[in-house]
Order: sequence, then C-alpha cells, then structure tokens
Amino acid sequence: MKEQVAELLGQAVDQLKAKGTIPGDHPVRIMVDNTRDKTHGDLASNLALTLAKPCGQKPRDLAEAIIESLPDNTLISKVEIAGPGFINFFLASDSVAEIVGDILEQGYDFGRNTSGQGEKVQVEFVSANPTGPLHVGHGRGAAVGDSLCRVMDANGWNVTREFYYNDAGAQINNLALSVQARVKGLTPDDPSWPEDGYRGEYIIDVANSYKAKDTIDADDQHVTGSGDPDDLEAIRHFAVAYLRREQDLDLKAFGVEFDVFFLESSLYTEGKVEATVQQLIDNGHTYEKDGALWLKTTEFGDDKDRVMRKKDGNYTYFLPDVAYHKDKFERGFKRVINEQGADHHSTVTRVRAGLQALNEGIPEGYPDYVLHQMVLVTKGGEEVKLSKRAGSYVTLRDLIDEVGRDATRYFLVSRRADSQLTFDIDLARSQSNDNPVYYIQYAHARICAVLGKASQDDLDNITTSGVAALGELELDDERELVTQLRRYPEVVQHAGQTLEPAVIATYLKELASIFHGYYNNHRILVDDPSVMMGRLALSAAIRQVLANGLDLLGVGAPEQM
RNA sequence: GCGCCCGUAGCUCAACCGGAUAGAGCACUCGCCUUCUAAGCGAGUGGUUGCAGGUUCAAGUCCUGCCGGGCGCGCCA
Repeated sequence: MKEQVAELLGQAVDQLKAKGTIPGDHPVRIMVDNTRDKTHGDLASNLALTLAKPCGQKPRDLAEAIIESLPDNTLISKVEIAGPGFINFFLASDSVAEIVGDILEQGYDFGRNTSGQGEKVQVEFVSANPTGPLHVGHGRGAAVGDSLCRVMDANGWNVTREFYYNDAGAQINNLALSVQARVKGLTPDDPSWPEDGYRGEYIIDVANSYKAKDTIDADDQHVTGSGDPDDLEAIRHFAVAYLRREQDLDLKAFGVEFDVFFLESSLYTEGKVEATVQQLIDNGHTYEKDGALWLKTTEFGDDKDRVMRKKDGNYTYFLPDVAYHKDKFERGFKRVINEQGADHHSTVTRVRAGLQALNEGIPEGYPDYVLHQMVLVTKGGEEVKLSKRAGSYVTLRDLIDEVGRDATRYFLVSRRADSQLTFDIDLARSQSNDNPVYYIQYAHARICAVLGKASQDDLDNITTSGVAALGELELDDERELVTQLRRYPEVVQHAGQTLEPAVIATYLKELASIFHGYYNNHRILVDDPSVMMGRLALSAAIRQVLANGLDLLGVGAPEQM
C-alpha cells in the first residue's frame, strides 16, 4: 500500500520535474509513513518538506503542486495538506477492505515476502559448550535466535540453524575431571577435588549415569558409558554426550531445533585451523613476538594486536573462530548472523579482522552479529541467582518448568536484544491481564470461540460474501483493525531488516488490544446477515494474523483457553 | 583509563528511513458480566525522553561533551 502511494508520488515528481518546478537533476527520495493520528489519514508523506528548499518554494505551495500532479487512481479517496506541509492520504474503503480478502486467501503466507530471494543465510545461536545445563542467557539466545530464523524465513531467506560448540578444549577436560571425581565419590569440599572443577549437582547425575553404563542419544552424540573410573577419555565422551542430550531436551521443550551441530574439534582434525594459520602467515598479517604468533588485527580496526598461537603452541580461542567462519563462507553462506551474549562482543572485531586478513573476498561486515544483553531474573521482587541443579545460575529448564514454554519464549524475545532484560517470574506466570502472552493468545482463542459458534455455511462463505460485505463495516474500530492488519507485512519486513524479532511482539500486543476493545463494544454474530458476514471475515483475518505473528515468535496460538 | 550497549510516566516497556499533540500495560481512583470466553473493556491520574550544547523546516531518534547503569578490555573461552 505504501509502495503504491509512493509510486503515485513518483509520477507526480516526474511531471513536476518536466515542468521545471523541481530541478531535474535533484535526487528525490520518496518517503511514505503510516500516520499516528487518524485525523491525519492513513498514510503521509513529507515530500514537500524535503523538496521545499531545493525548489525554492514554500512547503505548502509545493505540496499543492504535488497533489495537483497526482495521477488519477482508485486507491485514494482524499488528499490533504496539513501542518508544515505534510501530504496526508486517506485510503478508499474498498482498497482498505481488500486486505482482509488477501489475508483470508493467503492464510499462513500472509505477511511473508520474497525479499531474501531464497538466498542462503546461516544463523548461529545458543552455541553453549556442553559443560552444564543451559542458563537463562542461553534461553534468551534461543528465543531471539529461533525467532530471528523464523522472521528471516518469512522474508524469503533459506535459513540454516547452526549450533557450534567446543567438545575438546580445556573446559571439557575440566568437565571430565569433575565427573571422574564424582564417579570416585569425591565432593567439591574434598581436598583432591579438581581445581576449578564443576561443582553443580548435575555432575552427580552424569557420574551415576556413566557408572550405570547408560546409552546416551543426543541429536549429534551417541555414546554408551563404560563405567571405568580411570578411563578419562571415555568419561569425557560420555559427559559431552550426556550434557548435549540434556541441552537438546531443554531446547526441544522450548520448541527450538537445529539443522547443524558443528564441533570445534573438527576444525582441528580436518586441518582447517592449520590452513587458516598458514594463510594468515602467507598474507603477511602475522609476526612472532615473545615466543608467540600474533595477528595484526590493528590493521583491521582492533585497538591492539592479538596472540593467535600461544607460547605453548596452542591456539587462542579466536583462531578456530576465524577458521570456523571461513568455513561458513566456503559452505556458501554469503550471509551469516551470529546471535550471542554481549559479554562476547570483543570477539566481533577479532573474527572480522581475521577474515579480512585471509584476503578471500569475504565482505568487511561479515558476519552480522545480534548481541543480547544480560537477563536478570526476579521473583517476589528479589533477584534469583541460583538453581539447585546448576548451582551458580538460573537454568532455562527452571523457567520452562515454572512459567511454561510460551510465556518464557515470549518474555525473552519481546524486548530488544540490546537492552538488559528483567525476567519477572511472578509476572510471566500470572494468568491475568498483566501478562501480555495470555493477552495475545486470549484474543486468538476468543475469535476461535466466536467462529465456532457461527454456522458452517456462513464460514464456508466467509471469503466471498464475507469479504464482499466489508463495505458495510463503517465503525471506527473496524477501520482501525483493518489498518493494523494492513501494517503486518511491513512489520515482518522491518523485523527482518533490523534483525529485531521483538517488533513482532509489540505489533501483536497492539492488534490484540484493538481487537479486545472491538469485541467488548460490538457483537460479531448479529442478526443483520451482511454485517455479520463482514465481521466474521474481519475476525477470521485477525485470527490469521495473530496466528502468523505468534508463529514467528515461536509461541503457540491456542484455540481455547 | 579505553571500547561496546543502555538511560523515555512510580514500575516494565513502545514509538516504523529523523516527522505533526511521546504511547501501552502494571500500580492508584471509578465504572462494565441475563448477550459470541471478564485471562476482557471503558474513564481518570501520571512526562523538562539522564544533563548540556550542536545539526535540521522538524530530534526520544543524528553529532559532541558530561552524568548514571551493564558488559568487555588474558599467551581464558
């Protein structure tokens, strides 16, 4: 709709350029905005304001000229000049109502677009190391990352969900030692407990399962415990598989699944780390100092150079990261988005610098990052810091068990990633109007209930006589509802462009709010068949958009509550 | 000290590429269930958008400097 109005304005500009009112060589950027105030019509353009100066005219005079040059059309019913020189467009009722027909016809596809043109995009998120249960921060990553994937998919991208983890480093060794200690019956208080060992109670479960020679099937790990307390290697494999499985179960309970699990160890075994190092050396971006090998990241915007190979011959963490992203690029992902906690933001510059130093034509801003800030969990007004199972942090499982999947996902995805989030457990679990999740779901369930009362015959005719009757809908709130529905595709697009799935949540809250108001003021199943059919069509369209939007958030759309 | 993010109503948050009178919910006050789900609706109260400059016809939004909070500044990951 915006595009169509912009198109009309474009034609008016061309005409005025031909007349000389607008300088022919002046670049014109046409902006059409939704209006905030309905007295300003449906859409507005600031075109006359931006062109006033180069044209040497008063904005309102120029607006007048632009309006006179607008081609004839059926889209717009009225145009006004307002304020300092805005051009306000009032859309014709018919063209507005059309959107309802579109929604009913397109169903699940309404709001989706093809702007991604089927290009491959990889979204890496969660990427927790298998050293313990997932915590709230991972939960935020999972909620934001998965929703982002859904949004990218809705914008026509071919999305791959990827989970990367370290299965072989010092931390994993530490994990193995901790499990081994538990297998041997030691406790964290014991003097011979491994230094910096993992102290959480979950380690006991891993140890017991290992001793019982259980078989573990995670998404990407399949191991049977040997039970041998002295076989550290066997313990390591088992512990990784065990915790991976636990994470998988949490993620499944959260409604999040991955296409690819990528092991850091494979970068070593397949020689990709070595190859990356060699390439960096060959390109002359490295030097030896103090027995270590350094990468000149300062050549690419870093504030100091970074060690890539330590004195002891091991690599620092960011080198495999560079090798990993080189691999992503070589796998054909021209676009990659990494969703991570903001506590790792210092890696952004390093990884990008490393990729530039490879000199392989990888674009400068590659990869994209979405960094989420910390999550603070509160209950009863107090900060919650500990969980029994993990010991030192609140687990994702705790939240899912306590407040439910939908509410947890909603709360974690509904705020912009770059601001800190307070997760109020009491609010999230309250089944009341305080809780936006239920507020939105309730709107969906209510419509389902109403449609359930309508006759099958009427429902069958909803797309024909229902849509045809939309002209009868003259109420302000009906008009407002249709306007909100019309904006949905823009919101999906906006979420995709800014990589901010949270805007979907905001939109749905607004749509639900307008609907609840409408529902309370007007009956849908009224005697007048024409009015009823129109309202049924409108309601069905709202239900569809609510369902589509909730789906992008990974939150369910219940038919009854 | 340096870098990144944030600062909007008492609280939690909105505000589309810079647009017109900064919006919701909670809390507080008062109303609405014999009618499709009251997990709902309506009305009222509540603001120098942290502070000070600058750019612009127009700034919560962009720029600079402060103040406050978070995170990061390792040959840890």
